[in-house]
Formats: sequence, C-alpha cells, structure tokens
Amino acid sequence: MKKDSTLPPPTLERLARLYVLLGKLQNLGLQAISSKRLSELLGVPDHTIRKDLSFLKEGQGIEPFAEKEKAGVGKPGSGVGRGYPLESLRLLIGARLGLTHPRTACLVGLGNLGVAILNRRIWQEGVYRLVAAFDLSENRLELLSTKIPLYHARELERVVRNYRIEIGILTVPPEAAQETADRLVHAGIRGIINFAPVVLTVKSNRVVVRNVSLAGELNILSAYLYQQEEETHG
Amino acid sequence: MKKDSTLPPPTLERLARLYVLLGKLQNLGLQAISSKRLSELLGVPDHTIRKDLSFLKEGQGIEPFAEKEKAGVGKPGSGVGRGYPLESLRLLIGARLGLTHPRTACLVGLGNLGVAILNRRIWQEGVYRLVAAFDLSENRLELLSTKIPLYHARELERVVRNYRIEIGILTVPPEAAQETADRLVHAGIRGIINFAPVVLTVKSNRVVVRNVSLAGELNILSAYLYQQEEETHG
DNA sequence: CAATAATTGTGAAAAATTTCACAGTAAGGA
DNA sequence: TCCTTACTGTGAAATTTTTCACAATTATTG
Ligand SMILES: NC(=O)c1ccc[n+]([C@@H]2O[C@H](COP(=O)([O-])OP(=O)(O)OC[C@H]3O[C@@H](n4cnc5c(N)ncnc54)[C@H](O)[C@@H]3O)[C@@H](O)[C@H]2O)c1
Ligand SMILES: NC(=O)c1ccc[n+]([C@@H]2O[C@H](COP(=O)([O-])OP(=O)(O)OC[C@H]3O[C@@H](n4cnc5c(N)ncnc54)[C@H](O)[C@@H]3O)[C@@H](O)[C@H]2O)c1
Repeated sequence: MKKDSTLPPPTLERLARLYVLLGKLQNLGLQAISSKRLSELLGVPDHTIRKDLSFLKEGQGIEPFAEKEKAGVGKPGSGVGRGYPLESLRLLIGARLGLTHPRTACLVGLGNLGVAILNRRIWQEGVYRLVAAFDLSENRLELLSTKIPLYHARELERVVRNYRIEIGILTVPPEAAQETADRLVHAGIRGIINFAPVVLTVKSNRVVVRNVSLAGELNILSAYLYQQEEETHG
Repeated sequence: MKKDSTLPPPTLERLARLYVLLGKLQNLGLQAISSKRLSELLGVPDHTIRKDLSFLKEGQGIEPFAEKEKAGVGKPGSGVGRGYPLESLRLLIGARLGLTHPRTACLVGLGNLGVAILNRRIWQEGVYRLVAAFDLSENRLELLSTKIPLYHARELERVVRNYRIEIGILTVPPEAAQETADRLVHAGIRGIINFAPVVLTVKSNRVVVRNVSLAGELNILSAYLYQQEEETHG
C-alpha cells in the first residue's frame, strides 16, 4: 500500500516555483524552453531540472497503460520548438501538484502588510480565491475599498467554517499571532502562511505551516555572505 | 587548501532560524533548553538539531587548542539547567554564522509592504542597520515620519556606495524590480532579499539573492495539502 | 550514596538527493 | 541524404544529509 505519489520535498518545492515562472514565460508569448535556460532563470542546475521533471511522467495515466510508454515531457533535438512546451509542461506540473482546482484563502490582519497582500494581482488570476479578510479595527475595515469581503475578526471562526477556507495568511502583530493561529486551526483551516515574527505552535499535524521570516532571511543571507568572506580572506 | 568552514546548506539555514528563536526564548527569561524542546518549537527532529549543533564545535577556538577538547556545547543530564544554555549557544551560533558584527541594509520601494518592513522592530535591535530607504515618489517621502533616512530613488547608487550598504531589500512594483536590482548590483550590493513577484537575473555570482514569493509559498502549501488529500482518499 | 531519569554528542549506517555521462532524438542546414 | 547541433531522459555513481543507537554525563530522588 505504498503511496508513490509523494514527491521528494526539494523537488516539490522547485516544481512549485517553476510553475510560477512558467506562467510568466507564457505571458511573454514564449512557446517552449530548454532546461538550460530554465536553469539560468531559476538558479538550479539543468540536470536537476530534468530530473525533477522526470517525476511528472510516473503517474500520468491511470495505470499500466502499456503501449507507447515512450512519450517524454519535453522534445529533444535542436532548433525552435525544442525543449519543454510551456503550456503542456505547466499543465502537467499543475496536475501533479494539485494546482488545478482553486483553493480558498483568507487574510487576517489588515495593516500595511495585509493591505499589500490584499492588493496582489494573484487574487485576480483565479487559482487562489481570497474569500475573506479580517481585522480587529472597525475603522480600518471601513476605510479600505476593495472587492474582497471584509469582516471583523470576531467573525473569523464563523466565516472560515462557512466558506470552508483552506489557507490562512497571518499578518497580525506578533502578540496576536499565536491566538489567531489557534482560532484558525480550531475553525478547520488546513494551511497557514505566517508572516508574523513568532514561532507558532500548532498541535494538529494535519495543518501545514509555512513561515515567511524577514529575520530568518536576513540571517541566512548574512551567513552566506560570511562564508564568502571567509573563503576570500582565508 | 580545503575550506572546511562551510556548513551544509540545510544546517546553515536551520541554524539561522534557530538563532532567531533563541533570542525570543531569552527574552522570555529562559536560561537553557533541550534539543527535544527545540525540536517541538522548530518542527525539526531533535537528533537533527544536535547534529547541527555539533558543527559549532569545530572551529571554536583559534586552532589546535589541544587541552581539554572535551567541552561540548550543551550540558548533558537531567534536571534544571541541563540542555543548551541559551546565551552561550546563541553566541556560538552567531559567531559561526557571522552574525556578530552588524550588517547594513537598505530598503527600496516605500509602498504598503515597504512601510511594513520599515516599521519592523528588528531595525531597533542593532544587528541589522537600515541606513537608507528609497522611493520614487517625493510625496511619499515627505509623508513618512521615521528615523530611518529617506532618499529619492535617483540617489540610490550614490548612497549605497557611500555607506557601503551590503543588503538590499526590494519592495518595488514588479515592473521596476529587475532594473532596481541591476542598479543595486552595479552600486556594489552583496545580497538582495526580493519581495517582488519577478524572477531576477543577477549576473554576478558574488551577489546572494533570496526570494520571498507569496505565489511560491501558496503553491508549495497547496502541493503539500494535495499530497495529504491523496494519502487520505487513496 | 546508589539508582534513576533526562539529556548531550557522535561515529556509523541508512536514506535521500544531486550529479554524471551518454544514448537517443529531431531540426536545420550542407 | 547526411552531418551537425542542441536538446531530453535516465540509470547508476557520487555526494550529501538524515537517522540511529548508545556511551557518557549529571541533577535529583529515595
Ligand atoms: N515576514 C515579513 O517579511 C514581514 C514584513 C513586514 C511585517 N511583518 C509582520 O507582519 C505583521 C503585520 O505587520 P504590519 O506592518 O502590517 O502591522 P500593522 O500593525 O500595521 O497591522 C496589524 C493589523 O492587524 C490588526 N490586528 C491586530 N490584532 C488582530 C487580531 N487579533 N485579529 C485580526 N486583526 C488584528 C490590527 O488592527 C492592524 O490593522 C507584523 O507581525 C509584522 O512584524 C512581517
Ligand atoms: N512576497 C510577498 O510576500 C509580497 C507581499 C506583498 C507585496 N509584494 C510585492 O511587493 C511589491 C510592493 O508591494 P506594495 O503593495 O508595497 O506596492 P506599492 O505599489 O504600494 O508600493 C510600491 C512603491 O515603490 C515605489 N517605486 C516604484 N518604482 C520605484 C523605483 N524604481 N525605485 C524606487 N521606488 C519605486 C512606488 O513609489 C511605491 O511607493 C510589489 O511588487 C508586490 O507585488 C510581495
């Protein structure tokens, strides 16, 4: 009963980002692209990209479809139109990562960061549906003009349950982050993207948490810079 | 001439985040903590944490200090005060990652997101010095009240060079991101944290780029949720 | 003071991931 | 038609990273 549908985490994360890139390249009018070019754009070696892409083939059909197994994802050979066809590659990745049916999301905390996220174009693209945004301040709620439905934070549980919201984006002050996360989890959220500089404790191992930490990024960046410095000066 | 100062990237990134967590625990008044507890807080297995921490010992002193090599980073045994002493552990990690001397940073783009970052408490803590923030809009610059020095974007190169700014945080609209990155690199920046939904092309392999991508995070989260769903339903 | 309990540190084994190297493929000339 | 060129796809090797298992350590309890 071994589920072979799970991708290696590094592959999953690279594909998720590749998916974003492919969308942008399509908007540029491109038709196909080589692993070499993707490698330059993504900063990932080309053979790693090809290997990642090789995971897409596995569960493509239903089962032992037998005949003409050969069809790869990309087109070998030189000249135009060779490489990976943008559209079908994007479709395949989307299917493999479950990015085909839209997910519902909500945003909690409409301060500067929250509003920045509210304004993102991504909500107009149809893949992610921002169906609610919450804040504690009535004032704030009245001032904002947006098509996204706004609610007072006291409505959180009710709205999350009602709309079966899957993903919560947390942009509240650090003091309020843990409590808000608890409420989201309690209301049945399935994933949280946490922007607050706090280490969330989420008991349920069903809930996926991703942290976006400026301090973390700064430290990682600094550490890489430091290693560079060490190499150079000795 | 093998440089053994480079940490495995996963270890480096975990230590960088652990460093942030340790600061918070210290503020809570804690003195020491076990790898087991850290494991719960960080979502990383305890043996991985111990292994990561074991890298700290290597270059601790100057060189072959010989005598009493034994001293580990943490204190074994049960009872209070056992585990890793917060303060010294944090110091050690800081030293190993080069987080001891302050780094200079600048922020480009003072829209909603930029202002959110401008307001972060991290700039008051002394480890990172936000020495300049830029925007194109004179109006915007006049309206903002902050202790951080604000400049018009045309001053970018001059200011970055003058203050030898090491890290640039990019919060401009997507259309302006590549150009701004080019200017930062040209002015001698060493690292970029890019918040714009754009794939930056940076020729110099000296410059470290970290992308913070909401779309990427959403896709990764969705893909994990999808894998969960597959497991469950079969 | 001896036994207990909780904890670190680490070499070695296992597992995961990346890299390699090259056979196979097809477009676009020559 | 036959090279040449620029690709993909992949099994196997190499490398990296994680996991394991347990000896060593020490506060605390009985
Ligand atoms: N990770 C990053 O890159 C990053 C960048 C900037 C800011 N941040 C963090 O994001 C958070 C928001 O930053 P900001 O500048 O927008 O802050 P802000 O103070 O401007 O906004 C916070 C908003 O949350 C609302 N709020 C407070 N408690 C609430 C609750 N319990 N429920 C719902 N809403 C509540 C407030 O009314 C306010 O509108 C902070 O925690 C900040 O540290 C993270
Ligand atoms: N990664 C994330 O999590 C995340 C979240 C929210 C927003 N974003 C992105 O961050 C960026 C900023 O978002 P925002 O809501 O603050 O946008 P915004 O439009 O409110 O602000 C952009 C600011 O940049 C300034 N600007 C424009 N061109 C510039 C230039 N060449 N040099 C200097 N300044 C310039 C504008 O005057 C404006 O003040 C956008 O690209 C947005 O997509 C990312």
